[in-house]
Amino acid sequence: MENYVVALQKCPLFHGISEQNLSSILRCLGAKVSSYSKKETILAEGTPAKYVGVVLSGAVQIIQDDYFGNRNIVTFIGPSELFGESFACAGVSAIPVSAIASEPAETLLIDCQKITHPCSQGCEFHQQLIHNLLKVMAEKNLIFHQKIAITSKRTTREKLLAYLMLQAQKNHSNTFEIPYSRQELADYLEVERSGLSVVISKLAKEGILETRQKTFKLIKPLPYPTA
Amino acid sequence: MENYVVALQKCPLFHGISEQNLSSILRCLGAKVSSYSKKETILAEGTPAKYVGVVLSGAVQIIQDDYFGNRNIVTFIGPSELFGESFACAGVSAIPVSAIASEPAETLLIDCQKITHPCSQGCEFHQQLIHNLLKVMAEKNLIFHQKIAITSKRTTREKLLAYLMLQAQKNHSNTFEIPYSRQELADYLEVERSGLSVVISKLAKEGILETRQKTFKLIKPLPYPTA
DNA sequence: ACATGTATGTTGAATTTTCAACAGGAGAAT
DNA sequence: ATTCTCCTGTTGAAAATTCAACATACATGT
Repeated sequence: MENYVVALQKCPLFHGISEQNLSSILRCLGAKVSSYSKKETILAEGTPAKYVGVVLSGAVQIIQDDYFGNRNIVTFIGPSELFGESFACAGVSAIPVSAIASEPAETLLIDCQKITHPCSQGCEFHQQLIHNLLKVMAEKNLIFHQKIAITSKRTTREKLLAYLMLQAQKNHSNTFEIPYSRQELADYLEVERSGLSVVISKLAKEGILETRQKTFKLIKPLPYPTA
Repeated sequence: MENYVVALQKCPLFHGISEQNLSSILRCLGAKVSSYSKKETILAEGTPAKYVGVVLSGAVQIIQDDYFGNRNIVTFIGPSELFGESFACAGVSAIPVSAIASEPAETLLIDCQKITHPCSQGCEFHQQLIHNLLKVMAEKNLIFHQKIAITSKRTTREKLLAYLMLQAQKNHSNTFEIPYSRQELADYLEVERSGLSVVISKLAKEGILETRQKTFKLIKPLPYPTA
């Protein structure tokens, strides 16, 4: 178990819980450590959503087979990251995806009810766990919402500007760094990399922005003060 | 307060809580009923995210001003619906949006901490409230995730097929009804209505689907080349 | 039956995006 | 310095989308 402490402490579900309390909490939660070889199924499609999973080592893929039987990778989950929590908390009776080990992996599986229902001993950490779980889901929600707000714009230009304006607001500055390379930015905006490059060049020519690598500067053509 | 019972009972946050318990719970939560005239601000941008709101009557808009000062409507919130819960649960120090009454409205504002932290009297309903809150956010999460999975496809055809295949899976049938008109479907898929019509006609000609109004039937041909 | 309004399908032109291919630059390794 | 690789910008052609406008179908109410 000692090997997992590092991964668990980085896991947002256990944030604020000290190392010495960890093992008693895990016992209280009935958490199970399991090992999987590559391609092995961790949670199978069609089964009830019961478990919240934490990747301890290796990596997990969430996959979904479509109507014609084509297998699609929905997400990669790395060490310390959670999976399955939305299905478990929403209480879906049959999960529409499978979780498989994309490489040899170890996971912690926790019955979600054990988190959301306080234990008989009135364990004081449930409070913290519930708070953490709420926070994780709320943050994901905000991230998703933001992404949808941006990618629902119809043109590359609009998507890019919506994204950049948001970054400028967050940084309280018209000069800021983004965490993406061009290819990653294109992926995030759901457009073609080369098309994105064209648009960036065009905006630069129009004097609307300046950029070098991951640094962007928005030049305001409107008389509004910098936020 | 009696006037609000209907709206509150439809609110997912209070699901499973009987009418006779409602008022004591609201007292325990320190819930405040407020009335707003049209355009009045309910929650102001830049303020700490503290409150979960429930619309009792009227309607609320979530608006966000972009970098250039343009006001964008993010969402409409109708009676019995929640707002602000993601910001409150994520604990953001300054909300990036404002909530305003788009028409005369009444809302219930609850300090989110009061929900997530059990009251001193060990009120038995906190359990239920927390469960409900988790469920609301988890369901939103799944809805967002699904929408992103669909709209991240690059062509209208791929988006439409991704959406329809998912509906077929959900209904365990290749014939099913969708909840959207053509215009609404186009909005959901984030494409042009007329373009969507063209694609639907084309798919019908190719013998891949049949449709009449909101009823669709997927005919299983060779799997179409994906991505 | 008729008029009306709304929803949907169709069309063609303009715009935008994708796609493939290539060119230049920065950095790393040798 | 040289080579190599990765990243980014550019280009032109093909494909897809948007946009405006119109045609048709369907439902509703009179």
